[in-house]
Amino acid sequence: MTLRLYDTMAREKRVFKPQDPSRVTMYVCGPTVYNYAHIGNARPPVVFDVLRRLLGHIYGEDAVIYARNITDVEDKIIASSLESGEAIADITRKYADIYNADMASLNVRAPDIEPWATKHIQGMIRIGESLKRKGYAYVTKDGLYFQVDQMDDYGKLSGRKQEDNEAGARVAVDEGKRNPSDFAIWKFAKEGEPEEAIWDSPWGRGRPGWHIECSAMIKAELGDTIDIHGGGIDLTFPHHENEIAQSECAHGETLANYWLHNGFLDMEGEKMSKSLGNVKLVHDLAKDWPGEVLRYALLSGHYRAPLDWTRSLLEQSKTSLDRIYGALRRVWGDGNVEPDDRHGVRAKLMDDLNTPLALAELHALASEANKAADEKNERAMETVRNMLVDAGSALGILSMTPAQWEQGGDDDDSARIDAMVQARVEARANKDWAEADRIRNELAAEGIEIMDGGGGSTWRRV
RNA sequence: GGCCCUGUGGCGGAGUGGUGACGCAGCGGAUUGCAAAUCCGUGUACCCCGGUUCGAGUCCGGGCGGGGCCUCCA
Repeated sequence: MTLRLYDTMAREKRVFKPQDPSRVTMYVCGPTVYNYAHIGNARPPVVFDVLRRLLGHIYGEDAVIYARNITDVEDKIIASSLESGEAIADITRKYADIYNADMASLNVRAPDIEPWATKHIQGMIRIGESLKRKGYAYVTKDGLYFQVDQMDDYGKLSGRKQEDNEAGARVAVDEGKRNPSDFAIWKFAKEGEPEEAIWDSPWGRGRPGWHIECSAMIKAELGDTIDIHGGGIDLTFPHHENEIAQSECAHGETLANYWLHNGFLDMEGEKMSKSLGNVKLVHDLAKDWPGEVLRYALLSGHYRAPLDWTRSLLEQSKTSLDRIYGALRRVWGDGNVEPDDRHGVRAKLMDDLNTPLALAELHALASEANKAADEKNERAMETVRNMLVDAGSALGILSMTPAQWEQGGDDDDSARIDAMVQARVEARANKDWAEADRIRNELAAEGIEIMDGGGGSTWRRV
């Protein structure tokens, strides 16, 4: 079974071959930490978390090194600090913590390495010096710039030629640049900017440009050439194009062998934007929906396709998970799970992370589980339970026990409900249907659904 | 203006050229004290027009519709 990934550079699916199977490297562009993450921001971490899990399964957990950075120096962070008076380090620490907590609520495992941009300033300066020495960079009154026409294959990732960019694009206002497409490697500090965001460099005091941080962190943490580089589709140009330009011109090596990009989220059919007021924060969504519902919704479409984020999508995702957890409950037994990978979920993921097909496989397992339970086939129940849990872990769902999923919440309240359900079981045994129905109705009124089965009754919050 | 992606049943969403996944919703049946849950069954879906082919949702061309990027937005 081979892993195939769609490579943006090649514009086709390619069989994945790491440079070194004992050290598989992946880098994904992480957040700029100055506010809460919205659900669109969560798509890359979730998608690449699935890939990280898959790579770990194929090559061994310890053989994969996944880095996701924190951008903690940037214009908007500086603006936020100047406005609130809060120290930059405090702002970035706070929002990085919130980001990681939000991602954890979506069952996103922490990356193996989380480099912070400001810890890599010297590495950025070294790349800048190298580029300047080799004639790829020049100094203006505003900073150090990369000269794109010095690089023969600039634009190879996004497939755009320089002429194309200039045709109808907004014109860059910086007259100091030799070409409008030239971009900043280092920006000189301006009057009034906080000392916290200023470093010395051979060219003058200032701070790094956006693209250089990833070049430096990849070099320092993972090496000259990494296996996989990922991020949102919007980063293809200019961000990743410029990373390639800097890294490859400075080091003379290919930056990444596979480029993966996820598609955007729409909100109820519209573009998500502040002006439309339809930005949904993970932090807020998590108050109304279990994290696994949000994750299921994100994985319900293929990662490269646009995904329309709607209320209906969330409701359907919730119902689907209810069905799967319900099946898991019926085969749960004593809950001693021995992960069993004899299922089809990973095979579907091997084809460019086809999560919709993988979820279809999961539903097939749920059907098997229900059938095994109907037939009271103990061996089949045990096997399918082990497969369900393993399949879920491949996708980062089914991380709870069925009881936690269906009855999670206030323990005292659960005890009260258990008692009522037990009372109803006794009423039914006495054929006191009026009392049995009364209890069921009372529980239904507070959102508790009772499920009667051969072996007794159970309940869940709906 | 340039580059790129996309258009499948009521909804979401797969699909290697050959009797159209899967889930949600609906309908029928089984089961149930009645329900729920579950199981079984069930759907005149592939934007339009040409072309290639024995055969196209699947390839090619042209339309129409939607979306993204074109300097710091996942």
